[in-house]
Amino acid sequence: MAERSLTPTSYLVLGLVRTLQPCTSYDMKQLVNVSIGMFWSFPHSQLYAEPARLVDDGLLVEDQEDTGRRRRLFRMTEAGEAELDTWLAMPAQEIGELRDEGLLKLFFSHQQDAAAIADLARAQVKVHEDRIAFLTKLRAEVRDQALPTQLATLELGLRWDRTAADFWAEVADDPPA
Amino acid sequence: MAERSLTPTSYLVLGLVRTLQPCTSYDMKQLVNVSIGMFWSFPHSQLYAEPARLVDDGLLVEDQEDTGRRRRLFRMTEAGEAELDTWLAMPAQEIGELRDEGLLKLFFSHQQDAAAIADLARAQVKVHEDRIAFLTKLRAEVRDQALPTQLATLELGLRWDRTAADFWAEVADDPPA
DNA sequence: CGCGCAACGGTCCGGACCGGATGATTCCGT
DNA sequence: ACGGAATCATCCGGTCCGGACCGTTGCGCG
Repeated sequence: MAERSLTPTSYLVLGLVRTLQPCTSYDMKQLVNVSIGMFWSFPHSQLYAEPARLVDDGLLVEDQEDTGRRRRLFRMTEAGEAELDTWLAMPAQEIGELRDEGLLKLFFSHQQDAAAIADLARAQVKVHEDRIAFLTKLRAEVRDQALPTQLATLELGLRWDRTAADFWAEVADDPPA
Repeated sequence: MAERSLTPTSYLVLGLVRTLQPCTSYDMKQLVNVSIGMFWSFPHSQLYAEPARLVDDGLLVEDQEDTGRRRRLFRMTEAGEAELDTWLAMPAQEIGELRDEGLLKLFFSHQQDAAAIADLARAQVKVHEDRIAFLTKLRAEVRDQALPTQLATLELGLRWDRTAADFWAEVADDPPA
């Protein structure tokens, strides 16, 4: 119980296990891929490494099957439940990030001519509108299985794409400098 | 010239050097901290490690002063200019990410009661409104030194915070089940 | 003048992270 | 009963991370 400080990945895993338990890392990966992973990518290797650390911390327990596939099934401990609830009740401390390659390109697009900037902007409009279409379809598909708070995260994602698409459309119409 | 594939960090450094050259890693850090780093955090160690790799790749050159502080000054090569321009002209390939701790909390907030969700939402409103205030002030300060495309990235950041603040305000008023 | 402190410029390092490659087991359709 | 897809997992070299630490230079102030 080395008192390491937990990362967002730690809480992701705790949250996933509480939702899915008992579950394997593979199960977590599946859920992530069609939900929160749309907006914040967590590499699969972390979904194997992090639970092991959480077991060390006493926040999860692992049952390894001793026959056949020897799957590793994780469940919460009471300490894990408490840790997760504490985190949920605490205001977010890190400031959010907007990791968008288009944003980076725009930042360095002075010296490009207006036509090049407009091209970039039009490409970004397409990226975001494609995503809006995809997410809208996804939402329709999961509407009745997903929990309301999960749908809410999807909604925020959609609004981001809408905001970005609108912004880039303006840039395409009237490129800066 | 091992033909490694360049990452967003690589292009960040190329872009920074083109803007600031000749410049040190420290100079890059300063600019990042008050601009793109507001939305996409790049750890300082990368601003020291990555230029060295780019020198290996032939995309930058380094002049190390041989007196006094022995600063390491970087400049573009023609290959570096070409690489940067090629990237700028190419549509973004990775999908953007929205790394927001509040989003993660919301995703796992089923089982919490409505009051707890409303608390989270109110805290998030404050986070985003504080940032709006900060960025607005920053924009006013840099308005005449910054390049138009750089101001445009700031504008997109502001719109994201506006969108998020509005979203969380709605959640606070009407928490999802 | 010269003292001290802030800003400058950088290095180091252990651990975490990343993601592609790989491999083994089980399930399912035909 | 066989082959392919899905399930479940490990490995590994390279990269990333960020805090700790250190010497240098410039500048304000007594």
